[in-house]
Amino acid sequence: MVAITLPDGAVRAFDGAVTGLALAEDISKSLAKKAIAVKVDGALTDLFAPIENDATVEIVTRTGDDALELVRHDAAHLLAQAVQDLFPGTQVTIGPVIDDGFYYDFAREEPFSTDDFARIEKRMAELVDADLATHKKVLPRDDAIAHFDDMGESYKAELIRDLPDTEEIKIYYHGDWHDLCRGPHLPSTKHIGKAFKLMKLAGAYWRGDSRNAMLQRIYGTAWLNEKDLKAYLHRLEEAEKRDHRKLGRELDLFHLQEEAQGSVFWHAKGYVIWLMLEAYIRRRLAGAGYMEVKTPQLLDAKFWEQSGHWAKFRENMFVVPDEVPSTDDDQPMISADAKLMAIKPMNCPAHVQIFRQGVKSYRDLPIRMAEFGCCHRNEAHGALHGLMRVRQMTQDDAHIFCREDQVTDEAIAFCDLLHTVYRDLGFDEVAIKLATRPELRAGDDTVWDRAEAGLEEALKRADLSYEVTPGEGAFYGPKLEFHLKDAIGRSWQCGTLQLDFVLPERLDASYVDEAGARQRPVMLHRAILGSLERFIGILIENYAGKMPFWMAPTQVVVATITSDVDDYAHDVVTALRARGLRVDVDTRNEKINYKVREHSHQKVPVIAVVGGKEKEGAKLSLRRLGSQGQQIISLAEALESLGDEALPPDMKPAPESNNG
RNA sequence: GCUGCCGUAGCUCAGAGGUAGAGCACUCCCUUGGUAAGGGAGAGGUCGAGAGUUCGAUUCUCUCCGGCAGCACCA
Repeated sequence: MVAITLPDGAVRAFDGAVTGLALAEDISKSLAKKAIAVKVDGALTDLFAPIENDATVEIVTRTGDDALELVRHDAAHLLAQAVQDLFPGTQVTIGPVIDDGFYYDFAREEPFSTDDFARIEKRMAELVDADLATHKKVLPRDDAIAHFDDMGESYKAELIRDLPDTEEIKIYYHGDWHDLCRGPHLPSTKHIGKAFKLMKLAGAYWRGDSRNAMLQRIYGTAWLNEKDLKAYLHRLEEAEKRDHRKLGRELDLFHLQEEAQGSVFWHAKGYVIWLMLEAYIRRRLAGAGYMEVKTPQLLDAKFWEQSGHWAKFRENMFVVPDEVPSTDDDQPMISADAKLMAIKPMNCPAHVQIFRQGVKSYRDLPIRMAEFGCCHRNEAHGALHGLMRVRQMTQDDAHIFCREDQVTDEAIAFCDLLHTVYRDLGFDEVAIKLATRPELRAGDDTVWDRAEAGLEEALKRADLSYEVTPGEGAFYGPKLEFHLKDAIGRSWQCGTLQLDFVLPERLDASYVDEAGARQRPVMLHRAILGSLERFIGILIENYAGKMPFWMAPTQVVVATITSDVDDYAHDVVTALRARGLRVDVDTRNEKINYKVREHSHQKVPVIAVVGGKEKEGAKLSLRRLGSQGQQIISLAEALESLGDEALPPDMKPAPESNNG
């Protein structure tokens, strides 16, 4: 007897094992038609798999996230099948589901071209029409390896070899085509539907390791219906318009050029955003008990040897000889034994130098030392990406020197601070990762136990949800990573909190404890924004260029209707500027429609239109970005309300305040 | 750094083995107009750089540089 409990609590009994399909048929014919899989005690399972024991079972139909996951997974198989049909000799490797779709990695000598996509999609559609039934075979491990080796599928054979002994080797068939797969799958190819599209082509290393062969990855998207697919493609198009590189040019915020690859030319407007953001963070840090410092850009190489960066980070550092270059053409410009210096890639060693000046007492701790530190890293060329990944960056960096028993409190305070900052800046969705001890690490395990527990405790006490990424920590300690997403959904690490037990030792930082003995402080490396460059990139995309009033490069444009009111317009500008607002005036000989259009494109939050009527009554006609309506108010009122509105979130009066 | 694609005016893009075109932006003239494009004229390009093939290359080939997407690396 097998007793199946349905979601509504009803129980159905069967003589023996029953498949999901039989169960669905037992409930109703129409349900059986719609069924695509089952959830047995919460685990998604093939419709045709027998359920052997008593269980709670839910019939999965073509709605919801489970269905989408199945469709995408099957679409990945479908892609592989189509590719192998069309390009014999291509080896399959892996093809997982990802956000919004799937990909499949292939091994083939010839490169694919995006021109092949139409053919592949056509073949995929044919396979859907063919309605190939899915079935599953479980093979003994050695047979499976031999089978794939015989087929010339060496990657698959390698995967099986590396599967743990306990793992069942499952082969899924769609018609004759088959793939090693954990499953589950839809009952047949028909159920995939045709709301899929191949999106892009890229290289990807086998098993994510750059020492391995590079495979060809084809990305696709798949949805439950055509409408969802169209909506997704439309969403993507809209998101691309928010690209900070595009907006940076259109809104005259910044630019990049070859001669200073990866280093940003901030234009006046973009630099306003920078200055506002920096001032905001500076106030928040001061309020949280940080002191701000400034340290040298160039430091002797031997200093970096001592810190360990020379060994670990050398290839990312810019090294500069400390001598006058020779102007003699017969001599090398730089002598072979030139003393070397390096431009700092991080601020931490320099902060330790400040800490080391004088004798520190346990009473001095914690010391929270902040710097808007300008760092240079020679990044791999392929990594550079607009403001998100640059070679010159300014971190809102700080190092907290404290006793080990202060770590958790400091971590909690940091998480709270970060949380309120992100909220102020418009980010509610932050993906937090707790990166734990890597294989190669310094320090013994009891210290790591305490460190990881301290960070975890801080997250819990700050009421933040997070994901643990095992083995991703730095060699010197575990870390928290705070990730934000850009317009098209790419995730970028911004904030970070890293525990460090190594650097204080290497650079000989110490304090005197209660008993008069020398102790090593723990160092917390932390940044809220990460780098101003990256964070501003994310901000621009998040706001689609429509910056909040307090950060907007130009807050108000005073636009005249006729030249008769130019004098009044200038008076208005003077008054608004005196109130601290960033104001431009537009007295050009253009129609008001044209001016409104242009400044709206420039995403100026408020256009103050002045004509004869406004001049007459000392008024302004305010038009808000994104709305058609106008608000006619007196200049005095406008000064008051716009002035208040321009206050940064941390300076706004009580009700709106996020930081108490 | 790796794989693939791309590089024509400030921007978005056409074009073709015989030394270049559109729209927008820009400059000038006319227009003083009440909330997302008023009209006219003009200027603007070593076709990413170098080499090769060719009578002739911006177009074909190669190398380099840069950009884009992804991978790897990372704030």
